[in-house]
Amino acid sequence: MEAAAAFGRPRPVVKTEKPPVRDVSHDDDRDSPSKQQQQQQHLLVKRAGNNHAKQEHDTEDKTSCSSDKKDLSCIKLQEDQLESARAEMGEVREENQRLKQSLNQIMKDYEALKMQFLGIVGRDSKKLQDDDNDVNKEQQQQQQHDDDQIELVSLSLGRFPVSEKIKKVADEKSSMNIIIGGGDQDEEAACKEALSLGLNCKFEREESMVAVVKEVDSPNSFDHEATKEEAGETNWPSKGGKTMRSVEDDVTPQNPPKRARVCVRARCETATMNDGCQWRKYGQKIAKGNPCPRAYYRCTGSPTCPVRKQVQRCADDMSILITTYEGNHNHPLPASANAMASTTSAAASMLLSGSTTSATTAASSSTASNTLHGLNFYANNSKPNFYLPNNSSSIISSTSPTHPTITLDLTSNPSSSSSNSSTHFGKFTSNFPNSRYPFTGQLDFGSSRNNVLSWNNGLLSYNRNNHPTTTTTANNIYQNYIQQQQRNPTTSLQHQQPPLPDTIAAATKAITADPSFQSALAAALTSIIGTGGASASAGLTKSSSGRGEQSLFQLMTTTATTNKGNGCGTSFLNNITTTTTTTTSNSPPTGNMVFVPTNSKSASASPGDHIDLTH
DNA sequence: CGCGTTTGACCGGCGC
DNA sequence: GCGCCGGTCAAACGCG
Ligand SMILES: [Zn+2]
Repeated sequence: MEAAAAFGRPRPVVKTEKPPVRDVSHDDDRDSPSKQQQQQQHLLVKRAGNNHAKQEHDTEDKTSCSSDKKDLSCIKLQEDQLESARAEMGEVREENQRLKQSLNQIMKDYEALKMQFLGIVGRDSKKLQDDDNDVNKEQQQQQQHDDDQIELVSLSLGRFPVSEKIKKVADEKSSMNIIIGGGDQDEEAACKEALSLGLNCKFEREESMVAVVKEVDSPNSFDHEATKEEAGETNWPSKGGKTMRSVEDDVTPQNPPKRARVCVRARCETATMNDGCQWRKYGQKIAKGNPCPRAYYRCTGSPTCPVRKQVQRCADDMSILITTYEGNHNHPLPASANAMASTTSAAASMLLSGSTTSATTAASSSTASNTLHGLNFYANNSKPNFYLPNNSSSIISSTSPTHPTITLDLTSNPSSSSSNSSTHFGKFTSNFPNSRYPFTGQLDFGSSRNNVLSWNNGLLSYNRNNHPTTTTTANNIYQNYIQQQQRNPTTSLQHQQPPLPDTIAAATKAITADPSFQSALAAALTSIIGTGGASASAGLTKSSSGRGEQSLFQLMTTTATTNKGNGCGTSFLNNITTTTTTTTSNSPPTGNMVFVPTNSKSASASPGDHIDLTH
């Protein structure tokens, strides 16, 4: 089944990107035309009114209005009509104006998105770091000139426009990883590297684009699921469809690394973390070295959805549920699912970014931007960054030698926080199995050990092993966190005020200074990850389904994309206030990282159930 | 009857 | 080449 579907997949890329947006605009256009028509009609009426004295008069004469009195009354009547018509016209005009404005707004948004995308692509390929503005300008121009090309890529998704898009773009193809070249060198060197790498990236991106584009393709209409599904996804690189993947292989035969994985460790009493997705169990195995069976799940959101996850209890600590996600969804997700999905993809991006990082090393430099698989984060000085200290040496043994894996460790182990062994709270670990690049980094949110996690001027530093200044997307988390707090209901970007670096920095400091921040952050992540509504619910709005999750990453993405260069900072700034406050209020205490089973369904069959859970 | 889980078989990768 | 192992498939089964 899948195989067949997969085969059908490799088709030419169709320009789908822009259409959606255009459709939108078209619709607006249509609307406006209609308005205009109305106006015209009104005008006609008006004219008629003007002429009434003559023509209508005549007609009236012909009919029955022979008397002057009647004539006068008729005239008055008509005048009234005229006035009303005018008034109507005025209204229509206003409406028209409004429509125009909205259209403009849409177009702006669209442009912004475009720019973002271009920025991503452009950076990957051209690596223009010198001047973002220039880049943006270029992008703009490019956009306008070769809409076609761009259109392919940049589009706006319906409800989760930016995020979805980005997610898709960032998408799988862990192949990116390849990039990790040297560590941090001179920026120039980095740039050069970036160039080659960038090409690589672009290539891959294009690949994924094929799939992505289509999905994205029908942005506003999720009803087009069928289409998407068809477009499906470049199936699983790894095993499932060995034979299937024709195109991909062709394009990037080298593409050695398998899909990036995101491993989430969390204390979860329930069988499975409820991430909002629908999963179907397709296998279970007893992994070597772990008494607990490992369950394999597949996303059923779409028949062709490549996303899979493995759920396994930690051998050491049964209370810890290790969920490993692989792939990205090729279908619209419920908000709750989005959270996890975007988290996953973002984390994956992060992982990948680790490689990209080297090229992007400039991050340390002011306006550099991190381009992760499509996630484009602008790192301004003003913007908070996550940095991991060099000493983040604790490596999570590469349990997954075959896949690049990033581990998000949300297990809270208050008592053992100082121990360097098993469980750190909110540890973020990326693991690059490839012997070549033993990329292993950790972001430790949990332990308050300052030596491990250092906040510098509101910047959390994340460094790859042996590579001092590389910045990864760890900041995503941070941003997400922040933006989650924000919880901007409409994905539209209304925050476009220019950011005030100082303010931001200050705010950042304030936030970071807050001891609760770390726990809050972890909590936020936790909430994102699972628990659907229940735990996360605190102050969050809920979706109809009752799961009120919202993806931090998505949010972040959205705003980030929206506000070009500084946008991030802006949105960030906007949220800061709320952030700190919300932080404490919304987030459960560090210790209580318990995942509440919100969805009975998900509880269905995870290994844990049988083992230590009786729910 | 449809859907999801269970479970043994099967397959490919990898190390010896 | 062989065996181990992770991962997947798919028939059988159970449930609503
Ligand atoms: Zn899915």
